[in-house]
Amino acid sequence: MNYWLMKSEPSTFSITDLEKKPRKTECWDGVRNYQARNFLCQMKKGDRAFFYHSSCEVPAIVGEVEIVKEAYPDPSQFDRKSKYFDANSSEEKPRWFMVDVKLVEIFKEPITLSVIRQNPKIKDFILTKRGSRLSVMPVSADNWGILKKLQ
DNA sequence: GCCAACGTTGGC
DNA sequence: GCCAACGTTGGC
Repeated sequence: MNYWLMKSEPSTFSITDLEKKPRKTECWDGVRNYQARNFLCQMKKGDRAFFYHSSCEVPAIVGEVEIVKEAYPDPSQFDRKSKYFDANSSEEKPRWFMVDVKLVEIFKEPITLSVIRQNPKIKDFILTKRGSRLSVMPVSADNWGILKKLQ
């Protein structure tokens, strides 16, 4: 099993929004960065991911989700009215993909970015790399275990 | 709201 | 293929 971290702005889509969805499941659309897309496409059913709230008062890992459907074309890229529309993509050769995620749990205590930064055991974490803005990233099994214990 | 850092675009 | 200009991300 592989581990991941996925960022979302809570004002756009928060973990409580996910909790309110039928079967607590929703598609993770809108990824428009090639590196993040490549990670999305590597995800396997059953993989776990941290749900991270970005661009908010307290940036933090707020819970855990499970990948329940592997990468398939993100329909918003074909929708002229969507802000995620991409004129350079086509149904024959889609450029952007998404997965479905299901809520596993909302953490009682979010793991804040500042706590993550201060933990010397966390090594080689893309999230805390200077200047990193990736919205989908892998998490090593070591880092996953350390972070889970902080929750 | 500011701004550093990054990714993308497009002229040459 | 280089690189300046621009747009976006995201912490603070």
